[in-house]
Amino acid sequence: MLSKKTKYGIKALTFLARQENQMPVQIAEIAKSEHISIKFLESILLLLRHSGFLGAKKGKGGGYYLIKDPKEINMAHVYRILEGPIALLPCVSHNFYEKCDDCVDEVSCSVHRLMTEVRDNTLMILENNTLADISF
Amino acid sequence: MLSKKTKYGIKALTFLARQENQMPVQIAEIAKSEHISIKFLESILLLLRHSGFLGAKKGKGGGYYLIKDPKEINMAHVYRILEGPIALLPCVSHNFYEKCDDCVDEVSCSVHRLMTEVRDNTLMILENNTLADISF
DNA sequence: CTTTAATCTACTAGTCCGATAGGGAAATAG
DNA sequence: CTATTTCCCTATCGGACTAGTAGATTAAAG
Repeated sequence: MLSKKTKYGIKALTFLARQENQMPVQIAEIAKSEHISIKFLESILLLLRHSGFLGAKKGKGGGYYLIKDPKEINMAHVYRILEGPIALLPCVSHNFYEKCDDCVDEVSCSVHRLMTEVRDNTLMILENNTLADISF
Repeated sequence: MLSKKTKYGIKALTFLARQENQMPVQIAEIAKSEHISIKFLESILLLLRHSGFLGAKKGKGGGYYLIKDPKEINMAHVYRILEGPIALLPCVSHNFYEKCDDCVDEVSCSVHRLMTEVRDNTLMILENNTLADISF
């Protein structure tokens, strides 16, 4: 299951992608429009800024804005930042790999093989969708 | 991420599917072979029995055994019993549907659309794989 | 009637999620 | 220079869930 952090993060990104001009948007405006707790959203936007998706401007007229072109942001990247591994098992993950305690041999593990198939498909979908694709 | 419950449950099912005869297998034997805590596995097998996948026999020579033909058990069904919803969001789930608090309109929700695509693909994979398919 | 093995209930330590609180720092307006 | 605005950052918290443990009970076999 997707955490609310991820869900809210993606919604905020699409909200910013739909802005017609590149003017900064305040946290409060996004929060109100998307029905998200301001403080919670704040921490999410901060993370997205630290990850290089967003820029921020302080003071009056300040707020957050997209740094990159929505067409250049693929959702697999966003997903990994917000949610973590795309794979359903650590032993299947590329970016967050961890060996199973209970598995002697991954190749012969039935769960591993099945979850690899799921992962490959999910990854393909997320990589083939950019922020621009899902925003409109 | 898949819970250990689901992972262990699937491993136990494949272990039983690989048995040559239909003799009951003790919890301890499965636990040892798959490196799972006996007591934890116990609760999982009980759930699988209550869900109609397994039968159990008490006393000497007792244990768990598959009730249905592994070819008749599709992994989507198993997944839903052990893990719950296949969808990554409640608002995308067929069997565990819940409305989002923050979403006014699901059709226009970008996250909803993306996660529906992921769900459809994952579901297809799980439904097309039977226990027999993944056991050998 | 003793042994074996599943059944069932209850409990617990630890972790994570979603959210909140509150002061600090920087930018801007006047 | 001062006040206001807005982001920045840390700390905290209740509740839910996960993984696992303990122990007493019930059923079957020999």
